[in-house]
Amino acid sequence: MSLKAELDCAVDDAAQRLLGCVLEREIDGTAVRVKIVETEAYDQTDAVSHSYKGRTPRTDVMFGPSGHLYVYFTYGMHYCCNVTVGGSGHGAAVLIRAVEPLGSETTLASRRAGKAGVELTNGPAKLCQALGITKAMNGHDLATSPLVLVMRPRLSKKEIVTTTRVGITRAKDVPWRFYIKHNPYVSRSV
DNA sequence: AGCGGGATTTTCT
DNA sequence: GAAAATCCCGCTT
Repeated sequence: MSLKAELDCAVDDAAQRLLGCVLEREIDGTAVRVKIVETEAYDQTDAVSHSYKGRTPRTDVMFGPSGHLYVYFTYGMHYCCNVTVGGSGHGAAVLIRAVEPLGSETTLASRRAGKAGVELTNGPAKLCQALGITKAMNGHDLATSPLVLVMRPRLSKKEIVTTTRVGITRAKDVPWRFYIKHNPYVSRSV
């Protein structure tokens, strides 16, 4: 099954499917692999989503095909990355909030001055910095190099914690944040 | 361990 | 002109 087809579903379902999946990043000739451990869903019907107000130059990628990278810039200094889901014409994406390095920690640390261990990738802007993801990669097809998303068998409900999203002011009570239970790289456990 | 503020620019009103 | 899907540092307990 293609990456695109697997993510062509409801945004909260896609967010849970992405847990445990692997991102393969090629940086300066080195292959770096990380596992997704925390996600949040954002849909066009959702008051806090960037796509809520319709298709604009900024949110164009969210309305495109599933399985692409949506990168946004915020707080004047940080990038955060999302995987588009829900299919063409539907403005939805899943924010990658935390990942777990699968080796290659020295390569990740080289972009995270003074940081080590879980501090390398336990937050949405941190992992973008560690993986070298910037606005230049907005719209990138995640089936292709230098950043590839590899799907994995979906986790059982027992392995997933469901809770509310972080850092938002509206729709605070929507339970669209998901993370792998007991994983040390999760940005903030309940 | 927890709280508070500053950084800094894109985006939409 | 204000808010923003955040992070880091310094100060207090």
